[in-house]
Amino acid sequence: MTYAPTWKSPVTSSDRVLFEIQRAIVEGEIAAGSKISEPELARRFAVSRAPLREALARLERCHLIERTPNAGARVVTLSVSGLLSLYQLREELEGLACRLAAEHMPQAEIEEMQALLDKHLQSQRVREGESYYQEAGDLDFHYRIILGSKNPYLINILCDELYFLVRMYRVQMGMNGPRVSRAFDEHKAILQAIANRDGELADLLMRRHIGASRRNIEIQLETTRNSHEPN
Amino acid sequence: MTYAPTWKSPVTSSDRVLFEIQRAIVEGEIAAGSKISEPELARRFAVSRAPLREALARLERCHLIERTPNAGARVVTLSVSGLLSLYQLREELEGLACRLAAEHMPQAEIEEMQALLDKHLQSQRVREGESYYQEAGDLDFHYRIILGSKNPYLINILCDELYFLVRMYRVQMGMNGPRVSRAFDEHKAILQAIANRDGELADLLMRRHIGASRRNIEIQLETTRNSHEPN
DNA sequence: AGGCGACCAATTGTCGACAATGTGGGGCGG
DNA sequence: CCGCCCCACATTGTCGACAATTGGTCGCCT
Repeated sequence: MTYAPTWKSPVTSSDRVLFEIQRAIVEGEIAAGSKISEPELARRFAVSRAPLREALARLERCHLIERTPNAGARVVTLSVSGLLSLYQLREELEGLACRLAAEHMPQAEIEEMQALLDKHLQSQRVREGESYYQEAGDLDFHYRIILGSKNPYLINILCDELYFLVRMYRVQMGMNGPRVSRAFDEHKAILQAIANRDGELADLLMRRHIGASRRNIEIQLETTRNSHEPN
Repeated sequence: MTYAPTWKSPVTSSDRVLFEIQRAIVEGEIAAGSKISEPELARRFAVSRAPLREALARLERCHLIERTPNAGARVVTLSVSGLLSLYQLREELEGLACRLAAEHMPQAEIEEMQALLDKHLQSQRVREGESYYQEAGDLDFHYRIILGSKNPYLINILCDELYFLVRMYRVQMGMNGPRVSRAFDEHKAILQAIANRDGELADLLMRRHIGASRRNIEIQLETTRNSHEPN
């Protein structure tokens, strides 16, 4: 069985369009909840509707759009209940990923991640509060642990199907200050547990880590929703 | 957010083709590991390649085929490691589903399921050893609990993406005798725990249930693989 | 005036043909 | 004789046009 290695290089024009739209939706360039027009997007990306529809099918797969037959597609709308459901799953799945990573992750990869964390910590210290790079670093951290689980289905679900939705919540809600520094410590602790091959502990810490992240976004989402002009 | 209710009625010809191929693959009519020929299948189901390709995209989504760009698609091959990865996930996800169902499932649905279980038990007593209906009944049981979780992402993953792969393993490996009667008792116990709103217990019981099922298939798979003619 | 039904424009689903890419076989050279 | 390269074939990816379905709008009837 192949690892479904989450290929990133666009080999076909459908891939290229997919990546462009993914980015556009995640960053809010295409507004959440808005209707998707196939002819318009086809013109915008200078492709026929055939590869575009292939891309839309894959966008549906990662829950960025919702299609109803004969009626078209809409970009998902972010909601508190959706966030809750998503993070419930993440707690469970990434917890499992930690347990498996503690079992299967090669020593070399673990050490590489430790070096990576140190690098993130340094670049974080340099420009305080710059949240975007933290964002990328955080997701990279989770990404690697998931890959370390060596479970192809788990990898596929988390890295291909839920990854972009998580990014969408985080980018559009915006990561704010005090949580960022804590996150580093939590990452460090999780990785240490994995290095010690203590899957149970890594699992527990990861669940708490994700739970804390959820509460953070939840607050953000409720406040921006109450003040009816987000941002 | 919509519940992604796993619509079953083929509204478009792409749907129809999808269901046909799903059934054919699950039941082994299209051999595991064999190459998929788009022109051939298009002729066989009397449709153009456009809806066929849409169907193939969705088949990839439920892990029944694996596509590589510019090279075509192959039906998945069943393997012990694949089974293990799949059931690792199921234990975790359906465990979660039990906890959530214990919390969210309406009393009416629980009672309906209890009645359903009794009915299965009766029809099971009538024709002993008839495993096919048990198959359907078992999957229906799991199906309903998952729906009871009310978590749309969880529902989507288990009912839309992993469901058919699980069926494929079970159908092609064949469910055998002694396990069947135990499964009923386990179902009964799980449902009772949910009725008592004891999510923790339901979680634990479901994990054991799935674990037992996995070992059962695992043995089956290894024996049929060693005797090089898998009947 | 309000609700209901039929038209109409726009969008999605489907088709057949063309272009690009991968694959296997035959020929050539070592 | 074996291995490599090139070419022709088959398959996949893409395109533009046609058919089917939806949602909205206008007119009509009660």
